[in-house]
Amino acid sequence: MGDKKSADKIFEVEQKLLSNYSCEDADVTFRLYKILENRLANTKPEYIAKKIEFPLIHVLLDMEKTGVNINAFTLFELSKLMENELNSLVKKIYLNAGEEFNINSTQQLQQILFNKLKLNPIRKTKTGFSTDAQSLEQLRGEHPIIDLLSEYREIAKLKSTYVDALPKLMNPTTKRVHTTFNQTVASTGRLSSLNPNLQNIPVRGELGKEIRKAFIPKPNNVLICADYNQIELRIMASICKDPNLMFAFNNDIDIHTRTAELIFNLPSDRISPDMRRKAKEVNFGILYGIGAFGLKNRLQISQSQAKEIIDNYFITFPNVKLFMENMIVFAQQHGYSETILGRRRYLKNINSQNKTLRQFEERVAINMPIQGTAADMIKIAMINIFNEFNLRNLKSKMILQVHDELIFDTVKTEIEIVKEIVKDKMENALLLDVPIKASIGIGNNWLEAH
DNA sequence: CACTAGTGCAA
DNA sequence: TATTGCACTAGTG
Repeated sequence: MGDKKSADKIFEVEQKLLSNYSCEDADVTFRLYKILENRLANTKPEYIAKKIEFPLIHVLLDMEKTGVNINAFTLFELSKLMENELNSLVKKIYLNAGEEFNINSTQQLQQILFNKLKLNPIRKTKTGFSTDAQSLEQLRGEHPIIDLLSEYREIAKLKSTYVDALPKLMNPTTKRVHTTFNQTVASTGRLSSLNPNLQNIPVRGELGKEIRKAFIPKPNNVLICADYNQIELRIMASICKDPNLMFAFNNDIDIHTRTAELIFNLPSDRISPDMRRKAKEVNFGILYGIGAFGLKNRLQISQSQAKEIIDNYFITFPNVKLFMENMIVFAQQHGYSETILGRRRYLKNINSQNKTLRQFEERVAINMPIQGTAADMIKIAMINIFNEFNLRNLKSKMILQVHDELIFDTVKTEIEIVKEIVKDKMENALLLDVPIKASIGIGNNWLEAH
């Protein structure tokens, strides 16, 4: 268990009781296994279990035991800078509000913004008016307090969640941070990470970058970071075999620029950065089953313009449209959605009369084969990399997985061989109908390596 | 202390 | 009304 409290509490139970409970737990599990193993025999889920999930346990154990080195000193210095900045912002915010209040309280903040300062609410939440970053962005220029709040939020978030929290989670013995990877919570087959979550370390913004810099290798080592390029779009291309998508990946063309060319019907030299950005949002949105309403909000355009973009997308990539429809029909008929390897996610509301529930699971039915196949693929790569490292007696260590990215604490003499093994195992974990590409970075901290 | 709500970080 | 997660603070019971 990753939860220290629940792990400790169990020893408060009387020993005889605990013993009986533990034996019963093992006994019932084993009896269930005897029944279920026959039902699982020669199925794809059995393959997932035996060839992926069970071998992966050893890999994850090794990663958790190894842990990650962080520079607590730089985080401590950063914390002091942030503290000063926050103090100064708090004073200015109180001055602009005309009173002192708890800035971290959304209730009190709503009172200040929408009652006292008479700003126009952007949108509602269950309990009142939203004060989130998007709403504040809309209110920019309406009052000087808005920019101060946005800056306060950013710094307060990063300070409490990362800068102050991470050093406290260093193991006193190893002086490293040991996350727990949860293998069984994400319904798509992804891993999750907790105590601390090392899969959501900031990377954007100046402060975010400073935090990434605090993740460092062992003394005299380097960090190597390997990430899949456009893995989910490649998987979708391979599943639906759309000619335009396949062509782009087979010829190593920038997919977002190519998408912009096709949906805006312009040559590549007339694609502006803003058009590429829009196409990128469309590409990601498609993977999640976005609609015109969602795209309108993301791109800050009219809904009719959003609809036109989406319509153009499906004219350009007709097999993507078919793929989406096919995934929904499969889920309706089988009651689950599955990855290329047959990892299942059951969808009990796929035929529901409730439109909201049904449409949600229709999007899930589209996303699961993509996100889940990417998860299967990187897990296979991890197992193969782990085995190859052991075979060659390498001292370098795989230390983190962030969904499409692997990080290695690497002995300098092993840099070339690690690069070679990692790239090969990642790119060849699953053979698809489009090439799979992984790019490798190296550095003295996570920011540099990424 | 357990729980929800709002918010925001990552892929 | 775009997917998957985890964690922080405030506030309630």
